[in-house]
Amino acid sequence: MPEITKSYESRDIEKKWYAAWLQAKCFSGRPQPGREPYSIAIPPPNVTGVLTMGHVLNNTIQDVLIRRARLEGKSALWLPGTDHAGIATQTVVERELRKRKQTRHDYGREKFVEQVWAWRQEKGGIILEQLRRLGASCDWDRTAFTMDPGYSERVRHVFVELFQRGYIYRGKRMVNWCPASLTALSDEEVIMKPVNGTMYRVRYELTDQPGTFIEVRTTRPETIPGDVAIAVHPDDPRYTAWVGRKVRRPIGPAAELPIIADAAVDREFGSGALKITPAHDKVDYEIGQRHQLPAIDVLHPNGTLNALAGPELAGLDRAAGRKQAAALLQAAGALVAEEPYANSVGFSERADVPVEPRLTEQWWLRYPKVEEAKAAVRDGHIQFHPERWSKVYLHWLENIQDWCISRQLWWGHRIPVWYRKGADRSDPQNWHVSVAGPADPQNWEQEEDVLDTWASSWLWPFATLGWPDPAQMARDGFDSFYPTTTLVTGPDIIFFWVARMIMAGLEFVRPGEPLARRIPFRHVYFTGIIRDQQGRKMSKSLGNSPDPLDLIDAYGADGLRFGIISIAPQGQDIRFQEDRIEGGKNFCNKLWNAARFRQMSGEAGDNSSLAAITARIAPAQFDADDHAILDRLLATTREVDRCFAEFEFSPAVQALYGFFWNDFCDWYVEVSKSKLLAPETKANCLALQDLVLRQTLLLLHPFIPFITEELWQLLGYGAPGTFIEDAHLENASQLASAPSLHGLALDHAQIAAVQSLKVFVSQARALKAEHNLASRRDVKFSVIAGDREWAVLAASAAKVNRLAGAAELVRRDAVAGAPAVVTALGTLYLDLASTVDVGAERARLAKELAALTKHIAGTETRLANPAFVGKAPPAVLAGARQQLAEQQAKRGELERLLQTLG
RNA sequence: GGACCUUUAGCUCAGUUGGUUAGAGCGUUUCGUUGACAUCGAAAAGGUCACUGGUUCGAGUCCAGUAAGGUCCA
Repeated sequence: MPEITKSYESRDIEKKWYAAWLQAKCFSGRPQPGREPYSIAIPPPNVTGVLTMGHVLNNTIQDVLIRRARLEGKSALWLPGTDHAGIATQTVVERELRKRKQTRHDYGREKFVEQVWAWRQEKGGIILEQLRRLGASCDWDRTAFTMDPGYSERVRHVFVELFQRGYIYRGKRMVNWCPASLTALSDEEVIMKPVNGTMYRVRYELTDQPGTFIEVRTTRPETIPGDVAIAVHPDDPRYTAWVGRKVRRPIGPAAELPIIADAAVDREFGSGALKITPAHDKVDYEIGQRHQLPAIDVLHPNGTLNALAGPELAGLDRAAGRKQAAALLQAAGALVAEEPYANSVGFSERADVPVEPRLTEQWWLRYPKVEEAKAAVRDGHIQFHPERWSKVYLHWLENIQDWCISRQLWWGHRIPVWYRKGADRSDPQNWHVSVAGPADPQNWEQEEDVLDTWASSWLWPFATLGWPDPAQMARDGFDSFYPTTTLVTGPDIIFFWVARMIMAGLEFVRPGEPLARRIPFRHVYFTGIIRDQQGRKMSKSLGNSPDPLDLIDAYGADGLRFGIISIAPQGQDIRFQEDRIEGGKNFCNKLWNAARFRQMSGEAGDNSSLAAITARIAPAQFDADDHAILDRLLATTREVDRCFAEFEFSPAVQALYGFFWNDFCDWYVEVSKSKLLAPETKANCLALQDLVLRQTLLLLHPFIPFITEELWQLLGYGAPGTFIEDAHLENASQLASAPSLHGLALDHAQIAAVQSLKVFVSQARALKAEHNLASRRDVKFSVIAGDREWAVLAASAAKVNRLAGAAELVRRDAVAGAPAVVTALGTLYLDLASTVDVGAERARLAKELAALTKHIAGTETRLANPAFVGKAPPAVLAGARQQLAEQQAKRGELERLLQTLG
C-alpha cells in the first residue's frame, strides 16, 4: 500500500479519478432490476454560458444527490445537456459578425444559422467541460441539446399536437417588443424597473371652441402623432359636456381626435383625461378596440420614429424623439409643464433596453392542464423545498395569461407551419401544420418565426428520455426514470421553466394515467442566489464573482464543493465568503491526515467490508472512549440520514465536520495514542479507527468525491478494481446492528463519563493557560476528589495526562495556596513551585463566584415560585433541583478556595 | 398596491415540538512546532437575540403590531 503523503494535493488526484470513473462508466444511468430508480434532469445551462458560482452550487447539489443515491444502491441517472438559448446565442454570434462589419443579413438565414452551429461546435461545450472539473457525475453519453435533430422533432411534434388540440392560435395582438433584438418577448422576459422620467402635461385644444383646452399627462410625448382619441371616465362630471366633441392633435400630422367615454380611465390620475394611442399601449389598445378606433403605429421595429410621426420626428430614436416632441409642444404652446416622475418601465431581460408595446402578428399558446398543474403541487404530488415557493407558483397559475411563443429570430426551432404561396396567410385554410412539412414543398413557404426557447425546454424531462418514440423510450429507460426524482433549480425560473414543465408533462406523458405518473418530477429543490459580501448579486458587469475554476485550482474541487455546501442554507440567499471555501480545503487536509495517522499507527487489517471490520472489534477491550465514539458515529449517521430526507445539505456537512474534527480527531485520535502503545488494546483501537474512517468516507463521498475515493483506495476498503460508489452506505439502523452482532451494547454510563472527562481536560488546560503555561508543557496537578470521581480519573490517567499536558495527577486530601478550579470530578490544583499571584488568583475566583451566585439566585427564585413547581413538567423540575444542588456544591468549594488563599 | 423572506457574537450563519448559564465557522488576542495535520493544536475575549406589546410558571422560539433591508407579482 502506498504511503500517504504529508498533505493533500488535490490536482492530480482529481484528474486521475475522474478519468477512471469515466473509463469504468460509473456514471452510466441504466435501469437495473430490483434497484429503485433515482433520476435528475439537469437544468440545461445556456450553450453560451461559462461556469458561474450559481452553477457550482446548483450542480454540486445535484451531484450530491445522485452520488448519495448510488451509495444507497439505487439505479441513478443524471442526464446532462445544454439549451440553445435563442436570443442570447444569436446575439453572441451577431456580435462576432459585427467585429467584421457584417450583419446576419449579409449571410441570409441559412448561412447565418450555419455560422451559429459552427460557433456552437467550437464553444458550446465549454460549460459541460467545466462541470467535469467540478466532479459532476453526469451520464455524458446521454448529453442532450435542445437543437439536436431528435429533440427538434419532438418540439415540432408538440407544436403540431397542441395546434390540433386547439391550444395554439395565431393572432395580431399587443406584445412586448424588444427593439434591440427585434423580436417579441413573453411577459416573463420583461423586467419592470423603476425609472426617473418626466411627466409632460399637454393641452389639446377643442376644435369647436378655440382657446379651451383639455389637459392630459403623458410620459411619452413622442407617441402623440399616434393619438386617435382622448378618453374620459363616463361618470366624471367634469367632462360630461365634453364627450363627443373633438380636439386638435397638437403635434405631428394634423388630425381631429374625438373625446370618448370609457370606464377604464382612472379619474384620479392627472386631470382625469387620457390620450389614446392604441398602437403603443395595451390599455389604449383595448379602449381603441371598444370604440372601433384605428391604431397608428409611429415606430419602426428598431424603436426609431417612422414617417407617420411626421417629418419633424421621423428617423429619430425614441429617446431623442421624446425630447424633440417636448420641444415641438413647447413651440406650439401645448406644453403646460414638465414634472419629474418616477415610474416603472418594462425592460427586455436579455438586451436590457425598454420594451415597446407593439401590435404584431404572433403565435400564442393557451396553457394546457392549468388546473391539474395547480393540483399537482397543492396536493403534494410534487413537493417544493422550501415549501413556501408553492405559493408563488400557485399565484402565477391563478393569473396566467396566454404565452407568446413566436420569436422573430433565426436561431431556434422554426415553427412547423407552412403557408400556401401567394395566398392569404391570415386564413387557416391556407395553412399546413405538420412535423415533416408538406409533400409538395414547392407550393408552400414556411413560417419565418422560431419558437421561444422555453417552448422547447419545457419538454426537457421527457424529450431527453426518448419520448414519444416507444423504441427510443425503451432504450433510454423512460419507464424507470420518468418521473424524475428531483429537480434542482433557482426560484427565478419558477414561471419560465418549472411551471411550464409541469404542464407539459401532464399534457403529454402517459395520457389517461394517474397524475402522479405524468408529473415530470417529484421534488423541486430551490437554491438561493449567491451574492457577494455586500449582498449584491454576482454579475459579469460588476466583476464581483470569482471564477470557479480559479477556486478549484486554489482549493480543489472538493474544497470548493464542501465550502459552497456549508454556506448554503435551505431557501435563503447566500453571501459568498472565500474563507469558507478555504475551510473546505482545510477539512480535506484534516481528513487526509487522520487517514495518514491511521496508516502510520499500525498494520492494515481486513477492511474489505463493514462485517470484516466489525469482526475485528473486541467488545471485551472496549473502554469508555470506544463506546463514546461509536455513539457519536451512529448519531452523526442518523443526522445525515435525516438531512437527506429533508433536503438540508448544509446541516449535513456541519454535522460531519463537527463529528470528524471534534469527536474523532480532537478526542478519539488523541486518546488512541495511549491505547496504541499497549499491545492488548491496540488491535481493537485500530479496528474502531477503520470503522469510523470507512463510514465517514461513505457519508462524505457525495460532498467530496475525489478525496474520499483516494482514501477509500489507500486504506483498502474496496476490492481491487471497484470504486467507493460500488459500496453500499449503511443507514443508521443498519450500522447500529453491525457491531451488536459481535455482542457489543453501548454503555451510556461510560459515554457520560467521557463527557465529564472532556470537560475536566478542558478545565485543566484553561487553568494552565490562565497561568501562562504552554499547553504542552508538562506540569503537576493535584486533585481533591471523592472516591467515585477519583475512580473515573484514575482509570483514564494516561490519556488525561496526555490531553491536559500533565506530568502527573495525584490525589491529595488538602492543598493550600495553589491556583485551583472546581470541576465535576473534584477540585483541581496546579502544583506550582513558583510563587502564585494571590491577588490575581483571588480576583479570578471571586469573579467566578459572583457569576455563580447570580445563577443560583435565579434558580432559587424559579424553584420558590409555586406556579413553576405546580405546572412545570417533572423532568424540568428535577433538572432545576439537580442544577441547584450542583451549583451550591460548587459555590461551597469556591468559598473554601478563597478562604485558603487567605 | 398585494404576497413572501430576513433581522441572534466584529463577519457569515445554526438554534428542531417554548424548559438548565443562547451555539458553530471565520476573524481578533494570548500561548504552543516531542512523529497525523501550522491547511495544525490549546485557551480567552466577544451577544439589551431589531423594537413594542401580548400569551405563559417560563419566550431567541408562539401571537399581534412597528421599523429596517431584500425578493417576487401588479
